[in-house]
Amino acid sequence: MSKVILIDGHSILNRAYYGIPLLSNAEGLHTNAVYGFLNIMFKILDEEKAEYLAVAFDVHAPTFRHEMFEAYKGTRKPMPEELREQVPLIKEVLHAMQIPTLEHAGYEADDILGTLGKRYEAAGYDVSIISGDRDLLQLATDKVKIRIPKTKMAGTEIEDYYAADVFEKYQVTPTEFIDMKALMGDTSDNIPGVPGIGEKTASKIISTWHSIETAHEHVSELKPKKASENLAAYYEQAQFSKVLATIKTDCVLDFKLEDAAIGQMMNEDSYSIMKRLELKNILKRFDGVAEAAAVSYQTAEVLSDFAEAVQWLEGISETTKLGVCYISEGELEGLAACKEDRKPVFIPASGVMTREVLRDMTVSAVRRSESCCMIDVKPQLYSLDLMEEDPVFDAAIAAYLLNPLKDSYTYDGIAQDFLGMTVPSRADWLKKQSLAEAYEKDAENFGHYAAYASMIPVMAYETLSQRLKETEMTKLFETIEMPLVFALYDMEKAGICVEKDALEEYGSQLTERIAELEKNIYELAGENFNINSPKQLGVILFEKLGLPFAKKTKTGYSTSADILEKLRSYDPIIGQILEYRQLTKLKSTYADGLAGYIRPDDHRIHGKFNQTITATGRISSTEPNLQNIPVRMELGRLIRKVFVPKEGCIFVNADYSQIELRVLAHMAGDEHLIQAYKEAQDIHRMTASQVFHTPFDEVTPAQRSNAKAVNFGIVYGISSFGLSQDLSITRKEAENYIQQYFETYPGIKAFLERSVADAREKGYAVTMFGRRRPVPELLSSNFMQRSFGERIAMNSPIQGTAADIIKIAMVRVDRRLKRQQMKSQLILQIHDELLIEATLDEVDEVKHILKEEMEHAARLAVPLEVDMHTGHNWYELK
DNA sequence: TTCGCCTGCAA
DNA sequence: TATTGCAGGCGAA
Repeated sequence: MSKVILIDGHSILNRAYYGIPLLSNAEGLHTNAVYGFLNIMFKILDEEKAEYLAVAFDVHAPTFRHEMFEAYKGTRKPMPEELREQVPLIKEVLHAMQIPTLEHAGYEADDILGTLGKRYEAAGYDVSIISGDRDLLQLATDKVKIRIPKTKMAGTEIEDYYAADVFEKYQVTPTEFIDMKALMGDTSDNIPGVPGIGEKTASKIISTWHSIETAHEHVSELKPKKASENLAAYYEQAQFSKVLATIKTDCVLDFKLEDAAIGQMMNEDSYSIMKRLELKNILKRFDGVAEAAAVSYQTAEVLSDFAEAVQWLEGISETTKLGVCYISEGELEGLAACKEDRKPVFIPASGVMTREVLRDMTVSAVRRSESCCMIDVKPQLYSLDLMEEDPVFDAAIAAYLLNPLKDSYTYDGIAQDFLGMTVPSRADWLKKQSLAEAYEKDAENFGHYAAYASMIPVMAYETLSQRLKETEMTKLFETIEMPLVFALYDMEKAGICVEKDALEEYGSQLTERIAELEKNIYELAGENFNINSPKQLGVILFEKLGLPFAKKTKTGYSTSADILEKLRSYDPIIGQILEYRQLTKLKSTYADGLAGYIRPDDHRIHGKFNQTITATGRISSTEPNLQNIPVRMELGRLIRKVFVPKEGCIFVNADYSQIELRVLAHMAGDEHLIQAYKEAQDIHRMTASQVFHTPFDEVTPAQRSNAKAVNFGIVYGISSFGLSQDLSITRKEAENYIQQYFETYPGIKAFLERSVADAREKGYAVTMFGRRRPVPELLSSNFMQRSFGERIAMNSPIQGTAADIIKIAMVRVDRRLKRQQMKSQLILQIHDELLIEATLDEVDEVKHILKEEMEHAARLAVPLEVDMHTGHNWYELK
């Protein structure tokens, strides 16, 4: 027996939306409902061997029901924006999967489902109708099954109803179910029904009399009395409700079943869309189907012959646009490259073509070319000695500027976003093999990878340049971001020297004290447990010891430091736990963590500085993170003693004084704040004085500290709740502070409001140097999301402009150190601070350069001040 | 093994 | 329910 599956599109999408937490892809498109819909659909397809599948949707046009009854569906809440945007997405996905979507002006999806269900049942098919809506139960027969999925993240359970099941559950037949509804009414569709009759009474009445008409004939016999009276009074309304509730099964539909025949759902088109939506679990279903379906993928021609390789490279002239991916991984080294002809080649370094020769030839080829587009230039500089002035274009950085919210900028993503091409990723080609392994054992896939890794950059170059131009970010790209690549490379290559023995000593001291604390804690708790497990710790503190708990997290009790701090006086164990936490953090993350990154050959840590991570334009630091080395607590700060300059050198650091607040004063053009900066050394004291109407010299430490908190809050996109949390005051008091602040600095208030309005209008926030950050959250219908968007819109221009400024300074500092052929090296950037390892003879010049370049990186309405220090280790720089 | 969550470090 | 990050440990899948 052939089977037909019919899906109630909006109903299932709705179920999925509310059953699954909001997900979104890198573009900020929400995808949870699409994901949930597909999961339900696949579950059903896996269960039922169906031949035909179609999905019905409602249209945004009045139906005959609206014409009958103006208020029909009048009480229905509007669809949230996050769901609405997914309606076209699911249709797009279904279309790609060659599944027909049915919609018809004047009919609801229910009517389409009812009509088709009846039609195909009559033609001898088994029919399954999938909906989240119980109204559809009236369509159940022996052959037509109504399936109602219950969506959960863990999995989907489905309730099935044939006619008999409806009867079992409601004691009425499917047809009688309509009459039941006519009595009960339906608030979601605004079907009035009869007042005072709910599900129970309706079920009883209809199971006895089988229809509202018969029930009405016996209205005086009805029980309870209220139902009897109301049915008499509202019979007309009940009849009317019955018509509204009846699903049409005789719609005129021009639809051929052949069009719903299930074909190759997992095809290239659907793969492409799901990849764009980042539906990872669903992508698993493709299993190489897409690859198999593909006719032919490009592959790189391997030029092992020296003469051939040279000939190819010599073909590069000042009119050549190149795409390059220089590979140097493990044993393998070679050049994957492509000209505009899209005939990629791979030139391995082997035999006569030594690494040195290949590198030199590659560099000179790049220099000869008109442009050389690469993805992620920085790591390739270890092999290719390219310089700032060479015609190099980093596509990853361009793509980052155009959308800084993505979590990676690999060639496949760039192909997708800027060329509209879906191409297999590195992992798709190589699976888990290293490049060297693949080159040896899987030449075919290696060839594909080399082809796309070099071809995509050259293909994307024009588009990316054009888009930068359109978005007015060309200057930002060319004068800040591209030069910065080289400054960051210099920093990574230089690294920072760490005294391994001192670090180990520090670690073992921690270990001793940790052991003591551990012993104490177990004694106080009366048992051994894992102190590092918030779950176990919560049980001990709040159940066994019965301490009052303030807050719960999603998964249990909160045991965070600020909660524990408030419990300190309840039990001596709390103090011990807090100290234990602090020490184990220092031990694992810093003592042990850092030790693992010290390179034995030069005793230095060469961390990475990432240029395409943050949403605001800041740089991030990884492997290890050198931007969060402890400084606030003395014990933690001691770690800084193990970071030392090399022989003959000294550390010089320079940090901007309150750069973000100064940027704010400038961008807002607030005369009072600008004036405050021109007059006072101590801006927080000055703010306190002005906000609290207190003479400058009489500001109390508490007032100053509150003013400081407000200053911080303003930069972060203030909310009264946030400030109240930070200062442990009531929201009312926090509101008061903010109001006072805005009265003192009206220009700031106006600026922040303007920032939000601009971002809402344009869809993105902008820095002084034109860097953009999309803020899709501003359009959300969810209050929390929207408020978050507002804070982003206030903070991003400030944080981002500060990031722009220090990037400019870094580029200029690094450039001067190089041009003046100095031996001193820029080695760290910590957001508002630069650290240089200076040779003793260059200290004065280094200080001069740092001060000059940092203070003059941008011209603001307030001075950019820099504090400078020198030291024999990082600890001393204070 | 992978991934989400909690926690805590920095600007 | 304050902005931006990174990482370690736990514990479920």
